Amino acid sequence: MARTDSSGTQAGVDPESLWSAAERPRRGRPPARSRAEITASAVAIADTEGLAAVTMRAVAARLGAGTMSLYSYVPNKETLLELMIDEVSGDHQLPNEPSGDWRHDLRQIAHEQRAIMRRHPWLPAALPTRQTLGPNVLAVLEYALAALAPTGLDAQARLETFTLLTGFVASHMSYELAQERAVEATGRTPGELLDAQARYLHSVVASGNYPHLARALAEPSGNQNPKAVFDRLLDRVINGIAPGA
Amino acid sequence: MARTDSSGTQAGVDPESLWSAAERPRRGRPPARSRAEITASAVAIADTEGLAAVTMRAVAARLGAGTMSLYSYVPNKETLLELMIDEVSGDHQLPNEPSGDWRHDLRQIAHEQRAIMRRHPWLPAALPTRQTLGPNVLAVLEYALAALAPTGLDAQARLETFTLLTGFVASHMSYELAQERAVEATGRTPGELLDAQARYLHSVVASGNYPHLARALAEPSGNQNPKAVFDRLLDRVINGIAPGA
DNA sequence: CTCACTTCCCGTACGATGTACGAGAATAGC
DNA sequence: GCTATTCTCGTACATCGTACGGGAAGTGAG
Repeated sequence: MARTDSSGTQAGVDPESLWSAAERPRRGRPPARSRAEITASAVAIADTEGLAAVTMRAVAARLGAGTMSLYSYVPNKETLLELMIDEVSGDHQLPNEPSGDWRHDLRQIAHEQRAIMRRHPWLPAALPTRQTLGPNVLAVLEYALAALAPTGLDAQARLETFTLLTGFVASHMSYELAQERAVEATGRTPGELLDAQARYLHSVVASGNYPHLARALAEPSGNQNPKAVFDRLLDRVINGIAPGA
Repeated sequence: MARTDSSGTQAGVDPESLWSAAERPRRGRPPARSRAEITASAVAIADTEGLAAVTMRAVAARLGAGTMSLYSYVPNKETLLELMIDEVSGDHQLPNEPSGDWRHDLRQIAHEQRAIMRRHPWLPAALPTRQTLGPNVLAVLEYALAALAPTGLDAQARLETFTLLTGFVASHMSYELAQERAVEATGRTPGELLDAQARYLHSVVASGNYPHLARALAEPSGNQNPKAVFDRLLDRVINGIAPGA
């Protein structure tokens, strides 16, 4: 790792050159592969083996290419990650026009996002540090802005609302997926979600501090299914958006 | 990097052994340093040079210790990151007892969290992939649960609410800080927040697709200060929590 | 068809990183 | 002092992202 952005945030590649089509030069040896092909390979690896398994070597090997060949299509790994994010954002299946019921539309967007994040469990982890503005991401944003038109909110507020919504989805899915991973990691007891965590918490609670936590753990909990929890929280987020409208 | 968790999520160290005091053995050479000292060193580096600069070598060097010495205090780097998270969670300055006005208390918690994340800008990036349950984190959770008692929500719902709130704060601060970093990275124009981003967006918008986005960018925008934006979104989140209460 | 030119391919190499290993140093109790 | 125990950290290795540049593979002009 020669250099990594010390702030761990920006791509370092300006958006224009990244997302504009980048006209193929008309002379010389034609490229054997495409940026899309490389992105797809990276996504496939992330889907099956996790984000940490996405190394330039692995992505190249999967295509039967030399590692360094990737760098004629992508300036660096960070950019590849942005491409991956935009790629899977293309999985959104949204109507051409919003329905007019903005709450319904927002719920639909959120559900699409949840579905995508379940299909690509690495997404919630990849998102928060990156500011991706590829065409597919923009398409979703465009749709959301259109859906929010009936709220009467101004443009600034609509943008904020969308950010709020996707922030919620990403952060909740991060949690939901971590929970599931913990379950299958400990192997046993898919029923009792917490397990080692719970044991520890109970031991902590036994110390006598944390009385409210104690009571929370003592309650039945009902062992909700993840979809129900998501829906309930989603409703709260949407509830808060425009109390008047 | 010998092995990294392929899912990029769990610590691999069970919580009990991590957070319990771990009685000093009574024989043998006494440790020259402490876990707290190492954590503090790591936090100091992250604060001044970014999360990426937190390497085992750097943390050790800052203490004048050999790199491998750290491993008698901390099983691996991932654990060190969890310790860092809990450490800065100790910065929370919360009253002993909630006020009884839960909206006020929640707002206060969120503002504390925002302040902490501005003091430690690496925090929002470090949080989402980690499930930290150290004593300081638990103390905040305990306080939040207490604050939420007047809502009448059940335990499950109160936990969810807290998760929702912190998820919002982390995700928004991630955005807010990224925006600021972008400003100072491009150096010039601290006034116009977007700059390169805006140029690109305008070029995209000029393509004719994205009409709603176009209108959003065309609007004055008012160039809000970050605190105001945060407060407005926070109010929406809190609004959605318990419409009845 | 030839050839010069353009472009892509990718082997090699380097600096960094997390951490396994184990020899040595330092201390506490007897 | 002796011994058991614990901490210290130099060395070493696998792995990562990627700079560099020689050679291969095409293209368009003549």
